[in-house]
Amino acid sequence: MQYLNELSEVQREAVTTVNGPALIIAGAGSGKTRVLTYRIAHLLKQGVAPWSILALTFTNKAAKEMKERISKVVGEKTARQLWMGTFHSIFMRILRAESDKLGYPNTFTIYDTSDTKSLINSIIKELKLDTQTYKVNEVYGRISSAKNNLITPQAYASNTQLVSYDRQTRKPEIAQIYSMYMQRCYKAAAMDFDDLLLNTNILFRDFSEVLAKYQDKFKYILVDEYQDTNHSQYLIVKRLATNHQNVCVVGDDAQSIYSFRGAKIENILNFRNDYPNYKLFKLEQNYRSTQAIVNAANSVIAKNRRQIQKVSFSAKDMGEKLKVIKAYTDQEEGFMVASAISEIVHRDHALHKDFAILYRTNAQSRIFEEALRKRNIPYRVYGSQSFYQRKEIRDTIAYFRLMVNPNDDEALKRIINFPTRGIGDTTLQRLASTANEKQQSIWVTIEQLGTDSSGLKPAAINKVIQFYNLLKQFGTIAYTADAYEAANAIITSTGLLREFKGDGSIEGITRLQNIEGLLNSIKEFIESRREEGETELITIADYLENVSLLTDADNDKPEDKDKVSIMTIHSAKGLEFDYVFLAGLEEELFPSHMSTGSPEELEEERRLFYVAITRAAKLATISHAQVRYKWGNLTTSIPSRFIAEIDPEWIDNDSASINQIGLPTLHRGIQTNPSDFGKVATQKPEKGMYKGRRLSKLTTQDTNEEIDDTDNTGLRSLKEGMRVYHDRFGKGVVVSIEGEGQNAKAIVEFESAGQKNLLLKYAKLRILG
DNA sequence: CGAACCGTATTTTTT
DNA sequence: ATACGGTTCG
Repeated sequence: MQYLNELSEVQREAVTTVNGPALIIAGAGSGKTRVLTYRIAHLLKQGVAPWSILALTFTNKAAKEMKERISKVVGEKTARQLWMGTFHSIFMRILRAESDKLGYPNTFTIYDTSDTKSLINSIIKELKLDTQTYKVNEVYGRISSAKNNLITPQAYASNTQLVSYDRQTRKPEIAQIYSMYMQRCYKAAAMDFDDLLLNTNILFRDFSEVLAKYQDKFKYILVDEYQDTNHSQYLIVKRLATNHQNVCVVGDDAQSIYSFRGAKIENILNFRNDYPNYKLFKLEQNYRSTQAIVNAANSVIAKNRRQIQKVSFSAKDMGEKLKVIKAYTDQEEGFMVASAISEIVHRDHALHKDFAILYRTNAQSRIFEEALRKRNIPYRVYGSQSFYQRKEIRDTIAYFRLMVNPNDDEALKRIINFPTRGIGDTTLQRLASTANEKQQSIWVTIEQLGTDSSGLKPAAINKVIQFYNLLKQFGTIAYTADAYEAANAIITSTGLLREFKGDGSIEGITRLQNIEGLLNSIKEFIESRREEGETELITIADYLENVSLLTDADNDKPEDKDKVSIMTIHSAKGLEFDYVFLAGLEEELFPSHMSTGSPEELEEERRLFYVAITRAAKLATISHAQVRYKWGNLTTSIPSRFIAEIDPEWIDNDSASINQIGLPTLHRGIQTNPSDFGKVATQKPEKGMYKGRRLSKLTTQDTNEEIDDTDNTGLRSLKEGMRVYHDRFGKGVVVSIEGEGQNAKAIVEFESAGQKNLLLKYAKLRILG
């Protein structure tokens, strides 16, 4: 029991008090993961069977990390047998085992968000509804939140509140869309993310013997990030815990940041009502961050009304105060952050992996990528545009999906004409509408083309049959060959490989590399299963099961070991870094303009800010820009209210001048009226100016004549005193030119920006008159 | 049917 | 800025 000595008193109690319901309120950096892992290790040491422990997390990453840490205490073999994973992956596993009860095959497909949206979209069109009124994202949101509250289509249609809301917002057909969407998913043997939880609830509700089996099986249940559970998840846990009542939930109301997808902070606040004989443990000491950081974070979160009272404190040194970087433009923000990273690496001998750049929206990532690349700082972006979202990967996986589940209509629609085989939209529409009429999948409809032509001409039928036969020939290989072999066969003989290769362009090469990456990941998957002791054939179906719930954050490569992490604050939850840069602290951006409507939304933004600050162990640096590109236009921003909410005592005054915060004026000597500036700077450039991706094509304003730019610097024709236009900074005058060829720099003074010494080597600009 | 062109919406966060 | 959907033309 040596590990118990590594714990504080309250941590140790939380670890060893294993029987009965327990609520662990765990402030940021309070050793929550440590408590959870040791609690599980402790159970195992006491002889509890690993397969009777259910541990639920929100991300695969958290599950993986915990598993690794437990392995170190109890050995890998035991740790492997734990039921530990995300809500979605665990209950997918259970649903696959019990799928027949719900009328699904165990090979059911998981529709990800884009499958879901595309299906909803086609239903909206089919119903001939106005796509302006019925926006996919909104409809999806309504459906998703209905599911997360366990409201079935029938219940939706008879729920007066929902129906009248839809009527008020002039979208009375949402109930109908929801109902059709469910039918289509069922017919395609597909479940979306929400279905995995909803159907688990239905399974447990309608099949008491199944529920009893799992209630009995899971003697100990642990839930991480309990403040972020939605109603559906809450109910699953409640149902499973009924018998043994050994349910331990860990969370921090101050870090609840997922209400937009149905998370209910009430779940953690009401735990006491569900389990009256619960024990409460408060982990209040922050072992991660310096006092300055903890105090700064506390001073902000104190502005929230709704919260469980607790004292979060640090026993570490005071540490460095928070720094605030004021940048002129978003680009400059990137530059300054990159410089600061270099400086700290030098000053503290820090490693790149000790740094993170966090922001509110994914769109902000590019600026930092560019800035870090220019400085040769290694980085890794964790983003929504994940590997698995790339077109070539999705296309390939669509083939896999169809092998395993031919009824997967979304996969079929995706590839029936990719690579192009002469099956156009008309043909597909006819097939789809026949399929819908007969309440069956497109695949089955194709099989019946002999008896029902669906109004297709013989030529079209011929092409469709060819496609059918092509896939049919892989039908067996999906089950007789291992995943890697099958994947290889599919990629080559469907012509996918040839298609991706394209003309050997840069894009073609990247696509091929991505496909190669996919194949490698399949190989790795097989190997890791083998290591786990799997002796059976590992098929493409097994791989798909695993891949459908993976995100970008889940495939860490060894070469990513020492890189700066760039990600949204949401994906940074649960992580820690010595040095955190928190970017884009501007009104409308953070807090997001979508979230300033109600106090509740604003409080969630504030919690998000709290999460961001508390990721830092040694130093938190906040940055904001005065001018930023948004939707391709320059916009001016004022610093975020959150900066002003930090107790000034914890901000480094040398780095900030917060006296101007909140004022709608631009800083640092800009004399022009911000709205004028925006106008000048965002004038639409002449057509043709942007042709091509490179920023080197220059034209004169009057004649639109191209300027010789063979050295690619865009500078050859520039002369001192020449007036130039640059869409980012407006009009300016070339002050001087330094260097030649590739190394040339033009120093341009801009009239409207009042900013000198801007380096224009990479700028888009044109010459005025 | 498919490539090329044009106009418009998009950007809050994720399993 | 760009990605996507819709339209047009070959």
